Formats: sequence, C-alpha cells, structure tokens
Amino acid sequence: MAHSGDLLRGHTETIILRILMDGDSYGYEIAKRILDMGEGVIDVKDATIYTAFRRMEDEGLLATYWGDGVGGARRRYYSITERGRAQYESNLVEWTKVDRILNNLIRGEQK
Amino acid sequence: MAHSGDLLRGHTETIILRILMDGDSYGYEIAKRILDMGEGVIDVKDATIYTAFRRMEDEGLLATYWGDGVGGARRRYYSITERGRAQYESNLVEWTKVDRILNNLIRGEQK
DNA sequence: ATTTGGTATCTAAACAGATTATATACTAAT
DNA sequence: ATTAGTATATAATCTGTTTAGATACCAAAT
Repeated sequence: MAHSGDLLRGHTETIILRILMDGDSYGYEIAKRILDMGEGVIDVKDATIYTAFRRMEDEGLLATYWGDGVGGARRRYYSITERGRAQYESNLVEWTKVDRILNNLIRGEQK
Repeated sequence: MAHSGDLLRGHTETIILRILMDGDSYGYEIAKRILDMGEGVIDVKDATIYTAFRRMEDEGLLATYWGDGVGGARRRYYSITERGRAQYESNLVEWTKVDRILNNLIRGEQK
C-alpha cells in the first residue's frame, strides 16, 4: 500500500512556499501549521520539512537567518525569495490543472 | 524539482481500479486512456502501469487472464476483484478528503 | 523481402522525495 | 533531578516512478 506521505509528495515545497507568503517562519511552526490544517489526513514529518528546506535553499527559493528562540531552542527562520514567489505561482497553476485531471481520472468522469 | 510522476504517485492504483470498473482491460489500453485523459499534464509510463499491476495482483485487487491480441501482440487482461472494488471506494473517500485539504494548504485558505 | 511503425508485455537498476531513527540542546515546570 | 515542550539536523531506509533495455507479433510501405 502507498504510504501516507505519497499524498503529500510533490506538494511539500508548494505548501511551504504558500505559508512563507504570509511571512517569515521556522520549521517547527510550519510543521505544526501543516499538521493542524492536515486534519489528521495529511501528517508531515519534521524530517520532510527540514530536507525540503535544504533542497529549496539550494534552488534559491528560500533565504534563511537565525532568530533567537524566545523561551525555547534557537530558531532558524526562512523567508521566501522572488524566485520562490514565482515558483509558487507556477506550482499553483500546475496544481489547478492536475487537480481537475486527477479528479476526472479518480472519479471516472468523461474527458 | 519534483519530477512529474510525483503528482501521480499514490493515485496510480486508484486510477487503474477506476478504469477496470468500466470493464476488463489490459496494460497498453489503460496506459493510453490515462495518457489521453491526462491532457499532457499527467503522463504515466508503461513501466509504472506494469509494476502497479504486479503489486495489485499480490494485494488481491486484480485478477488476470491472457487474451488473444487481435491484429497485434498478445494481451494480458485484468479484472477488478471484490477486494479491488472495496479498495477503490475507500481510496475515493480518502481522496475526497485529501483533495479538499490539499487545496486549503496550497491555496492558503483558512482552516 | 525487409524495413518501419504500431501494438503489447516485462524487468533490472537508478532516482528522489518521504519516513524512520536517532542525536543534540535549551527552557520551564514538577 | 526529571519530564515535557520547543527546535534543528542528518544518515539510512523505504517505495513508487522512471529509465533503459529486451522480446515479439502484425500490417503496410519500400
């Protein structure tokens, strides 16, 4: 059986980019937000977030800086770059198409 | 960048099950049908279909038999089992939830 | 006659994003 | 002193998809 992460696969970056469009954030908070909105169906693991950050930094989609963890551990903040914004817009267009087609395929509607 | 197959990942089985609910079929035809409905956005590779068949047979979702390829190569037909139908219904319910949540996450709508 | 193109199935090896497991470290409350 | 919550990180593993290649049959064109 496909593991639950396959549902998220390919969308993690888009989701992170979308969250960062609301303002800078850090891994733990982003993970909690996805978990919260995931309603038990989508549950992202923190390792997924952190490996995605590395990839996205390498691709120039994110910029990063250290913040001071108030009342806890240190935080590494991320902000979305211009390139990241462009990537998000592109992914959103793609998703809109994919979503419609996937619905056709899964529900068996006519072409 | 996520390769295009990640968009399909986790849904291939559901799509195959859905197609087989219209009647028995074989790999090449199923691949063409997905390609056709995929509108250039979803393009499944035949190896993906055939490896999915093996998995699904092992899981008891499909039954198979050889047909005679009229005017071409031999065909291996697949039919959906009771278990396959149940799996499809279950996957459909799952997808309905995932689709809504994924849209919330990707479009950044309120919870 | 043989080459080309369409039909059709199959598998080993590589790829890549997600998961598992584990380590580290700081703070606040018990 | 211990536990729980906050926070980041990475190596190794998992698994569905892709790449690349093999096999084979038929019909039409050269």
